[in-house]
Amino acid sequence: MSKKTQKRDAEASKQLIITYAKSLFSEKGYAQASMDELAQRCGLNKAMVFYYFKNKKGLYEAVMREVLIEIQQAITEENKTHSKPIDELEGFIRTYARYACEHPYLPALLLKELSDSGAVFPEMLFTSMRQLFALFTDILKRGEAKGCFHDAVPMILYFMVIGTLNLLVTTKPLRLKAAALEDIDLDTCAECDIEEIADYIIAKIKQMLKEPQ
Amino acid sequence: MSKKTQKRDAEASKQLIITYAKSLFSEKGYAQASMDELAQRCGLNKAMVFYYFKNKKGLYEAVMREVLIEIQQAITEENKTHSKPIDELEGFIRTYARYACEHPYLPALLLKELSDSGAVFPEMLFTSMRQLFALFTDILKRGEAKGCFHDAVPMILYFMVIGTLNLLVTTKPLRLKAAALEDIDLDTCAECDIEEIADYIIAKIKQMLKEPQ
DNA sequence: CCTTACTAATTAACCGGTTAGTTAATTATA
DNA sequence: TATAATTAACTAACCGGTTAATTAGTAAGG
Repeated sequence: MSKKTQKRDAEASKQLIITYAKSLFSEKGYAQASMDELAQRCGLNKAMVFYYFKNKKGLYEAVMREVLIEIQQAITEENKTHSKPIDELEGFIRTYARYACEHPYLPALLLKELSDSGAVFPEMLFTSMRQLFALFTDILKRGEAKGCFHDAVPMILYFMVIGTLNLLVTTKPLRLKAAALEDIDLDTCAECDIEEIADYIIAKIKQMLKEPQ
Repeated sequence: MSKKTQKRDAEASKQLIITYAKSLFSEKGYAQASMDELAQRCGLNKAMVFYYFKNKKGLYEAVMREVLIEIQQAITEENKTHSKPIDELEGFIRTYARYACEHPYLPALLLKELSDSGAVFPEMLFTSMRQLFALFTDILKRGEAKGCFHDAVPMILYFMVIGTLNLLVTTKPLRLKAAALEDIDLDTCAECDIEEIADYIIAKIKQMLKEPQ
């Protein structure tokens, strides 16, 4: 009997719950995500959620772990393919941009968490974000030591990069709506794709790191 | 009988509710803000909230209106004191930074709303944000016309400014915590004051708008 | 190959607590 | 006294979480 025709598959059910929880939490946020609705979306009984994840917080933890490990691995792996700080910086930004665009629950979850100062589940998010920030800082510091970067304040630059990208991803529907209005002529980058955006941010961050005249 | 000794004052009660609602919504977010708790903080009966604002959404609308009108007026007024685009840009950023720092409920509410794509109360937030963005765009366009700015993409720059400032304000407690850890040596700008941060962002935005070599 | 016994996965029904919102009565003020 | 402000008590719905019972898969024993 192959696994596919099994009516009961713990691992599959567990993954199903995480998959739907990922989108539910990113749509509604922690508090507004209902376990009843989640079970309905999964086509499973609500008790299964608590059977596998103990409680709502436990599920949220599992979701965040998966999301953050994914992005962290993607960036760390990509980083190994470069040797010059300037290429590393470009790779960092581009990888984050692509990942955030392909997995839009990441920016949504991150912004919600950060606007709460990590009210729901701080420790792991905190550690993971801190490691990403440590890598970013390291790239800038090495660049400064080699003389190719100047006047870098890693914390502010880090937020410039991920803050901008997160907002551009989450506000896409809003920006499309704004572009459709015709009372004021505004360019909301509604049609820009993520590569163009990443290119612009990379160019501007590089320009910011040039020697000030 | 002076108004101060009155036991009943509709306007005062209404304003009291908005004041406490402002901090409650920014602390807990829309869903987790309880009307019972709000009434308790105000020292009023819960029914008063519904008497004056009809329902929770109505109260939230009133709160957002006040918050957004405040920041919009602050920036618009300040803007009138300048004539050169470069000073206007600097004024815009500095005014937003100061206001966000003095009224930290603004960044918290804004980030929550934007990460939801305006799920709770879109229209007014949308209009207000759009007007601020229109002013920002206008400053950049006039600067480009005069030849003092180059290669500006207003939407991305706008998010760079307000995204970075919002994150720096809301993550202050998180950054203090991170700075206290000693396993990795990281500068999280935990002790930076808002003026230093604004100075840095202004300098870097100006550098980004210089002619690319 | 079939039965039995055990375990893991799944379900329906339920629980206490909390929530937004209502209502009818009461109090203060003009 | 008329009206606006205020209150206590209430409701209906929903929430996270539990429980006891049931079902499906699995491995051993005859």
